[in-house]
Amino acid sequence: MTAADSRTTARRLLGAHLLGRGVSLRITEVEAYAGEADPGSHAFRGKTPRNEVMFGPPGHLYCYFTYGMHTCCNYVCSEPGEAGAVLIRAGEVIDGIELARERRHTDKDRELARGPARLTVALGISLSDNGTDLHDDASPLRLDWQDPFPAERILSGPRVGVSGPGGDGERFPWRFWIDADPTVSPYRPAKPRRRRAG
DNA sequence: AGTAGGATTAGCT
DNA sequence: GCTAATCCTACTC
Repeated sequence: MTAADSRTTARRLLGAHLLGRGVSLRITEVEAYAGEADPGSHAFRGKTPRNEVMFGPPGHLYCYFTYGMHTCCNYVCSEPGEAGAVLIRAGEVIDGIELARERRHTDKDRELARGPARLTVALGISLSDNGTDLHDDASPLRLDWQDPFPAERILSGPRVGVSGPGGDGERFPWRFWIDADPTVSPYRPAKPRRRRAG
């Protein structure tokens, strides 16, 4: 697949299969992030060591660490230098469900990959997978495109957990999910935390 | 060198 | 509904 606008790619990723280390899932929820023009994007303030992969070639995995304990992953989809990416937020496990249960320490199958950090745990993805080429047969993680989802089965809305102007659902309704799919994560607006008293 | 805050989750009320 | 957990990243001197 060639590079495309991150919103186009986000819609196209719904229903695609992500294969990783004995577990396969069908993507049900994503969020588009543009480059330096998008205040919600990690690339908004330009290239840094963390977001370097976003500026590279499409089809690679951008992994980042957040909240002191979680890893999330993106599909890079822009031409080199543009830094477009799609956050993979949720999926339905379709193969290797026993292994996914072990990794997630739960038998609630709907929750195995319901949320971006849960999804990376289910697939065995960690920060060291940053930069992986998802279209190289030799990679431990791969993306298999499926037929595009019909537009009427795709819903959109504000991005989850994005604070500041980038979280404005009027300007950036760039979260996309499959209508009525039980593995789509619940919406939660960004809420700034108070600093611990000390 | 210090510090504020985060593309979240699990657990409790 | 609310909040602690926990450390990396980037911003500000």
